[in-house]
Amino acid sequence: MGASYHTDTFDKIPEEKRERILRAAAEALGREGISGIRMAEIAKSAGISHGSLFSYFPTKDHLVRAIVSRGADMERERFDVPPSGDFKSILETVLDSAWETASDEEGLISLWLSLSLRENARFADDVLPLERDAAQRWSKLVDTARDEGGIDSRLDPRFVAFLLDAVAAQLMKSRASDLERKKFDLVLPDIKDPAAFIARNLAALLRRE
Amino acid sequence: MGASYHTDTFDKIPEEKRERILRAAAEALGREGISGIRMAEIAKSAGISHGSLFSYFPTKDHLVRAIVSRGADMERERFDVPPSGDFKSILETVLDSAWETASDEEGLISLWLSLSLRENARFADDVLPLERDAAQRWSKLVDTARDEGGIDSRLDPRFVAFLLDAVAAQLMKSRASDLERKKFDLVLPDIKDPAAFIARNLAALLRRE
Amino acid sequence: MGASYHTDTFDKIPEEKRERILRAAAEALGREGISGIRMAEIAKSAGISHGSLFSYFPTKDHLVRAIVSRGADMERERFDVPPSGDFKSILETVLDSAWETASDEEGLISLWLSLSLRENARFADDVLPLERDAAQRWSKLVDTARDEGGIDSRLDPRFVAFLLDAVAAQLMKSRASDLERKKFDLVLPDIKDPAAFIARNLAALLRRE
Amino acid sequence: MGASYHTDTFDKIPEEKRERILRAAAEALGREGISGIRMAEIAKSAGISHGSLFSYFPTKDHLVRAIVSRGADMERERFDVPPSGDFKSILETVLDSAWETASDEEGLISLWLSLSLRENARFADDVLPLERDAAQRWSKLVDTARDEGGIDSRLDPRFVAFLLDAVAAQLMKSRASDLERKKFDLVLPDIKDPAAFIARNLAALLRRE
DNA sequence: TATGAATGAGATTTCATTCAT
DNA sequence: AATGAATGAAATCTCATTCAT
Repeated sequence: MGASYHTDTFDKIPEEKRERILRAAAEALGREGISGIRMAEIAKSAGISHGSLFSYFPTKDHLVRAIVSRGADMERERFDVPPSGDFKSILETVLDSAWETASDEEGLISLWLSLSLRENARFADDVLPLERDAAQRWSKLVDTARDEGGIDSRLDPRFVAFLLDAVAAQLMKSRASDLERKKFDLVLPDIKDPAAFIARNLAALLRRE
Repeated sequence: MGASYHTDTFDKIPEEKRERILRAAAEALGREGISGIRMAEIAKSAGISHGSLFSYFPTKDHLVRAIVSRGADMERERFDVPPSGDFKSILETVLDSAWETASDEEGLISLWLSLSLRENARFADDVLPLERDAAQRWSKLVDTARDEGGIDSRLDPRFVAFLLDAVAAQLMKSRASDLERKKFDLVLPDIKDPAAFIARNLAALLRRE
Repeated sequence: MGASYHTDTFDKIPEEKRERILRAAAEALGREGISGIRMAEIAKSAGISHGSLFSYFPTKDHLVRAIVSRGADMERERFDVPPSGDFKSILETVLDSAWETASDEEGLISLWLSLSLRENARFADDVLPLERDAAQRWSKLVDTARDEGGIDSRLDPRFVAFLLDAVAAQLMKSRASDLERKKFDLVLPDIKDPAAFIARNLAALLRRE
Repeated sequence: MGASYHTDTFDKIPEEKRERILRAAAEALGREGISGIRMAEIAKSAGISHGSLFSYFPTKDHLVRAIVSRGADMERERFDVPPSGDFKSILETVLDSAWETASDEEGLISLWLSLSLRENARFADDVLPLERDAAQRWSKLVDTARDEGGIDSRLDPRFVAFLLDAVAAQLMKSRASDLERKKFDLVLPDIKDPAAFIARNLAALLRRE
């Protein structure tokens, strides 16, 4: 689904090599930023020649779109299996997963955050569908939890969805860079398992008394 | 307080011109990003020669730091007067102010967001003090509200501070770019005054029953 | 031996091209001086794009050092074979060789002279070893000639070495520029073979009676 | 005598200020070189404004010529009084004076050396008359000394003049930069008074037996 | 006349993209 | 298909010279 940003040549090389290139490119993009990274550096860290990279992706913009789309696809897969259980445990699972992913792939988070900048507006189309899915997921989660009593039914479901989204975003953002990690520690110092801490408190807050 | 990133020459030119340059630079930085912006473009949009721009700021890095520091100073001023009233009205004031500022200055928000990226780690020192202030402000607000009954005293104050910070960040972020505006509309469609809506619901949620 | 001032890429291009570039750079440096030469001009006279020149030498400073070092290496080779014969013929050979080299490569002489200027102190390390060798060569030559009767043994050998060095330097310098050529003609007008003339007179002067 | 390279304005300012500017300019030129020095830096070290410097000298080239001409004039004055006495003491006086001058004004020496470079050929006209005088002085000195027995009459006077010039040049050059000082110490280590040492040995060498 | 801010041509350097091998 | 050297447009930065005050 979605446009293809690579050449036929890229389709013909071994799966393993393809993966390696995409992974290296994503890491490099996360580390140096979209306009900060140089094609030569991506090629080098992927272990291929400068020329080959251009034979796989016609321009730098194509490569960026390919990485962004792939990130979106991976994210989509991650949420393919809807979580089950009561609201509190679902929240724990979701926030923990977000926290773990962000911790493992700070580069990807940094890249994903950079898509919200005005300067990168031209890549927005490649993530908007994903955001639509995410919004629907929050919405569905809230509806279900309201039915099952995990969320006080007097609360506006749109507000709750916004809250959950904001919390998840803040949690992930706090793994993106040194600055964000320091900021996080200013607000929540000495918390061993932040995702669980937030999930627990949030579930308690939202449950009707 | 804080290092100065401009030359003596810059101090000597008319206040009006100085403002114009800083404003143009901030706008351009917000629009094109730290590594995407070109000095020539800033000079042009400020109506000066690019030779002059370099006579004010020794390097592009100096200019970026000057803008970032200035943004931090402006932010600090904005919060210099502590809000008064009950928790709900304070929250309304704070979120509304955040919303208005972000709407007026989406470029600054975009720039401020970009400081959280790994690639811009070297500018972190210029905003960390500001973040420290912000964390303290949230903390103080929560403490006061707990004392006065605006916040249920059984809630962990660190969690509440985190929640307020996340909500404010999300609200501001939603003004930074087209993408974020669209995302926001997916979660909170047809809300006329989002800041007030969030403030109202949040205050109700956090108040003891 | 000595640091390398060029990139790997430069090692990989054809020998012939490498030589052409170094020669063009040396010629241009000699002609326009270290701070007067422009990289674009060197590239042009070497018949390459100036992008390529920077892919061979990271900065202008690197290129200058490469040329200076190379000049030193060439000089070292030139004196690798110790001259033989009696003092007078050795002196004739040495001064003639100096004269010929200087006449062929006035640019190199001009460059070499410029290394003695205060402004170019930072390149001194690249030629000092060569000067050390030269001093030792004079010293050895004097010692041998004293033993063999070519130099009056009552003369202070350090003084003789200084004299030989001064004469050789003056001879070479007189080929560096129009000014020096004119100065030389003022002192030694109508001498057909200056190197031989100086060598002959100097040998006669230094020989014991 | 010689063209004037400054404006009328420069003639009207106080003698003391004029001197200060010329001195500072000479020092700066010697330190950083003709194409390396910046007009702004000269103005600053002379304690005048950037604009004033240009109101005194129409272009940088004019300023350089003014300094070079002035250096030549000063040199001419220095030799206005012909030295008297026997050859050995004259030689001592001359070389000692050269050594002292060079030690006091290494900047001037460096500047004077730089005029021998091809890149500075356009300034040659301003020093050639001086060189002519110098050549004549050596010539006259040799003639007199031959008559009075200070120099062996069998020696070619042109060769002797060349020798004296080379020795004086080498002596002065050895004060121009760190590199030259190091080179000098390699050839003549541990000599307390080099000028006297050279003069004494040279006089002995040239005197008839 | 003195000042120093302003200018812009020109220098160094970077890097996406091309292309010969 | 793969390589990496070559290219040149464009960016950062410098500085002699001008000119308004």
